[in-house]
Parts: sequence; structure tokens; C-alpha cells
Amino acid sequence: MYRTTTCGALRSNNIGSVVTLSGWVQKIRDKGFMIWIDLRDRYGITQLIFDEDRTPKEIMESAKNLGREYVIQVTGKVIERASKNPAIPTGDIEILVTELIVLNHAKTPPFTIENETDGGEDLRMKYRYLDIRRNPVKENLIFRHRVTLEVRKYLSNEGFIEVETPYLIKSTPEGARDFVVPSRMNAGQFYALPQSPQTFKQLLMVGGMDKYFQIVKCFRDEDLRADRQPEFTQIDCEMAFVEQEDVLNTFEGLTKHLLKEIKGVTVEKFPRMTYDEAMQRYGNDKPDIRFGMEFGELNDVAQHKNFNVFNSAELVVGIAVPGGNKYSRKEIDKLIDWVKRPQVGALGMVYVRCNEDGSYKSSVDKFYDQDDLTKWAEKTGANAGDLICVLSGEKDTVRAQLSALRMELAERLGLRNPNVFAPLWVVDFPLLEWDEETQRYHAMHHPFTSPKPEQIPLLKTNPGAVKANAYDLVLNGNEIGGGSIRIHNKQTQAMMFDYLGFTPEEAKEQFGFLMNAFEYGAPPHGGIAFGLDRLVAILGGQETIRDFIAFPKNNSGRDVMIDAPAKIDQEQLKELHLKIEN
RNA sequence: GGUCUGGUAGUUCAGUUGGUUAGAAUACCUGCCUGUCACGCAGGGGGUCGCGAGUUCGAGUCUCGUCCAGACCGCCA
Repeated sequence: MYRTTTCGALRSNNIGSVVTLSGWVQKIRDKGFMIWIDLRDRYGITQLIFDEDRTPKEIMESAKNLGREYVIQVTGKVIERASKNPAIPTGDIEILVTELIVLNHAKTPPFTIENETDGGEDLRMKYRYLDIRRNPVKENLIFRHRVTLEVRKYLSNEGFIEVETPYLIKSTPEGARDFVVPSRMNAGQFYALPQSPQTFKQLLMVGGMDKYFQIVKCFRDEDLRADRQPEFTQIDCEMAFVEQEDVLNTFEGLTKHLLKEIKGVTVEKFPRMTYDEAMQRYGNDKPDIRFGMEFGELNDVAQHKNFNVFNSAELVVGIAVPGGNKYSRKEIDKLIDWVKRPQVGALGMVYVRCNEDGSYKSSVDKFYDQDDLTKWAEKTGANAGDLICVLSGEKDTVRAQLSALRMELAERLGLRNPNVFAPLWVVDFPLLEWDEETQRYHAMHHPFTSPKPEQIPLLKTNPGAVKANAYDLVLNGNEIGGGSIRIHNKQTQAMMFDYLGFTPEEAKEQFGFLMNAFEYGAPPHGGIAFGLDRLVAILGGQETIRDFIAFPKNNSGRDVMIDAPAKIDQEQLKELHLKIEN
């Protein structure tokens, strides 16, 4: 038997008992006459003591030969510490070791296995199995387990059935790039890994499953970000015989349950905002509403003077930065440089200082008087002591720029408190999105999204204005879930494919199975998918999902630990009927 | 595809205008230490300054290229 208890369990009421523990050597404190070793396992740390008076000589000797991260098994008596450590749960006791077995040696690890490690990101990923021994990573993985457990409990109680769908499916050119898997048995043909189980969950609805969910890996061959991995996990859900309201209520319930159980946070009814309103008030379809700094549109009050930059702009819009008047000229110049960086791309920024005495001082005093600036302050909600930042230009571009500035300033001002949770629904997304590159409309959500029925006629006259029964759940400025009411009627689906530029043949080839299914009694249905990695990270108060994934990929999509992707040998290529060029 | 930042000891980093033998902390090794818990003290070993080319009497430092890592833009139906 390797152990009778774990390294996190023993307390003063265990004093006197003889126990066996196994674990890793976290730290050795050798004072010559006495050696203390912190023994670590998943459950905690227990101090072992070796002492020249009380410990057999040979055990004392082998204790001297231990190194960091050795795996050992010890047996000994639980004794009271002469000097206690209130900082750890087992701090009242220690183990007077009478038997010591080295289960495995360990090389000196390349970084310290401590909460505040000295290891850099790359190194930690290369030795991820060592990184996982560290508390912060270990706790994140346990945290993720708690979240998925609560998801399964809640949805199961609500009558949802978890069904697995295939990973080897068919590539579709729409949307994100697919990861592709060559077929050995079918020469020249390829499977694709699913970007989401979308069509399968709809077919489950046709199959009468009524309420489905799945915690499922999805794959997208696109560039990575701090919050984006090529393989990621979704909580994928679908319901039959529902309207948008039913879906929102069900998953608002799930989200409230998670916030309550995981964070102890109670949130009343989630606010709802249309896509258009979100864009107008925050310049963003996933606004962080933990703080204000809402957009104030200034066209009415800024386009009547000789300032050509504003006069020629489609939109002039500003935000009030709380307490921003304390910024020095130099700091404001830096802010202007920040918005002019290529990543943001503004050509410049106009600012107005709101002085404590109620007067205004702006960078465009040559064109605007105090009355004008008073109106700007009203529109942006600026108070004395604030700084108004104003950008102008083409509507969509300037909104994106000001939104970036708003988020950056909120970050700097500490307004993005990770312990505050502000969920909201963004609804009425546009059905279609114009794509400059291909010069045609794309489905904003996906091609199975139902347009709002009363707006179907608009498709002919003004497709860009058609709204869909599509919705996102936004939490603290992050899209954590998105879904829609689906099309369940063959004619409507065929019409959508037509608007999206599919020929009837292409539509049939790629999605014939779905449209066939719609001919056999498809119920009205809709659903949602949550990005689990992102959800877990945000609940954990972080924005980087990597530390909530046991074995993540790096910035370029590589697994630096196993060194994947990698070449395959000629034999394998031949079997797969593949030839590599160059 | 693009922008920015970085790459120097096992690790995290410093390194001035281009100028002697490239430093610190930590980790590691040795010794000492009668209650440690970030133990302490003394000593020691440890470097292809990412790689390649160029400028120069001389390059960790300047230039160009390249590779790697991170953040972001594009992309992510």
C-alpha cells in the first residue's frame, strides 16, 4: 500500500497515529541535525521530519540524498510540531519518519514548482506535466471540472440528454477553415474535424431528442489568440419546440446557476440589448457593461463649425474618461499615439479637458467655444474632472476604434474588476454581413439561422438590414455563448443558401442531408453554444484560456511538449495517397 | 498575410556612447548550522549573448536577413 492518507488531510487530532504517505519532495530544509521535507500531492503539503536523535541513522542518510521532485513513500508517526505554521492546513503536525522508500528519482526541474514560478511561458508549456504540479494550474483544472460538473447537473435536471456526435465529418468551405483528415480507405478523400456539431444537433432535433447538450471539442484552423485555441470545448445545446424567449430563459438559468454555485454571485434578470443598440452605445457587439464610458454621438453638436475633419466624417463620437483631466499633456499625447497605432488605426484624437470650475479646454478651441463643448459634455455624460476623447470617421471603423480605446482606458483605470460579473444578452443580430473580399453577403452567425419571419421580404430589397433570431450571451466584454432559432423548413433553407450565393447543386452537395431531413417532419428548434474554455477563464477571473486547458497549443498552434504538428514518413504518406510538394 | 515587443548562466533578468576577464538574483553542488517552513552562513561550478551575414581595429551592443516566443490587426460562417 502506497499510502494510508494524503498530504492534505492530517490535523492535530491525528497526533499519535502511524501513517503512510506518498508524494513529491517539494522542498528540503537541511539544518544538519534536523531535516524537514515538504511532501506534496494534489491534496496539500505535509511536513516530514528527520532528526539525528529520533530518526534511525540509515534513514537520516537516505533523506540527505533526496532531491527536489523525487517521488517518495514514507511511514511514520504523526507528532505535534514544536513550532507550528498557521499558513498551511497541516501546519500543526509533522511526520516523524521511520521508513523511507524512494519510488522514483527526478532530475532537477527546469523551473521551480511553486505558485510564483521562475519559469517562462514557453518553458512551462514544454514541461507542462511539471507545470500542472503547480497550485495555480492544478487549481484551474479542478475549477474547470467543477464548472463542467455543474453544467451537466443543471442541464440534466432540466431534461437535457448528452449525446456524442462524430468528429470525422465533411468539410464545408463556408466559415472557418477546417482541419482535414485524409482517408486511407477512400483514396483522395478527406474527412474534416467539426467546427461545431451544428448540423448534427439539428438532426438530433429531427430525430426527436427534444433537448440535447454535449460538452464537445470543436476545431478551427484559424490563427490563435490569448482566448482562442485551434481545438476548444463548447457546451453545445439544442432544443425543439422553442422560441427565442425559451432558449434565453433556459440558458440564463444555466448561467445564473453557474455564477451562484461557482462564484457565489447572484444576478437578477440579465439585461438585453439589441445589436444595433450595443454598437451605438459601446461600438461593440460584446460590450463590457461593468463600467460606463458610453459613447456620445456628437454629429449634431460638432459639425456646424469649420472643423473639416469632423464635418467630413460619417460619425463623430466621444467618451468621457472619469478623472481623465488629471492626465498631463504628455500622457494625453501618449494616448493619441496609442489610438494611432496600426492595431487601432485612428488618424488622430480630439480631447476636451473638463476643468473643476466647469470650464472646458480642448485641442480644438480654435473651432469650438464653451457652449459647444458644454453640449459635448452633455452628450458623453462628462463631469468636471473628466477627459472627453473624440474620434471621427467612417461609422463602423470609428466605433471599433473608440471601443478599443474604451476597453484600454477601463483596463488602465482598473474598472474591469474580475470579481464583478455583468452578463447581458445581445439580440437581433443582422442575418447577413457584407464581405468586401468576396463582394457578397455571408451569414453572420451561420447559414441555418432563421431570419425574423416578418423581415423575410426585406431580403430582396435590403439584405443587410434583415435581423435574425440570433443572440449572444456576453459576460464582462466577452462573448461566452451564441445561438439562434434555426430554419426548419426546406424551402426557407434553400432560399437562404441561394442568398448566400450557393447554387442549388452546391447546397445539395454540402447540406443535402440536412434539407432531406427537413422533409421528414423537422420540429421548430433553436439552441446555443457556450465557449467553455472562455467561460471557465472568465469565471476564474482571467482572460487567458491557456491556463485552464491541461495541454494547450502555443501562439502558432504548436504543442511544444509533444512537438506537434510533425512530418509523417513516406510510408504513411503513400498509404494515404498523399504527396508533399517542395 | 501584417504590426509591435522580446530572445544573454538551468531559470528570471541587468548589461551605459561599440572597448579589459559579460553581471545579479534564484536554482544546482560542497561544507557549516539544535525547530526550519522564501531557513541562515561560507564557498564552488555554470555562458556558441537564438542563428547567419555585414559594418568596424574591435559587436551582447550598430545594420540586414532568418528562426523562435508573446500580444494584437486581418482571419475566427
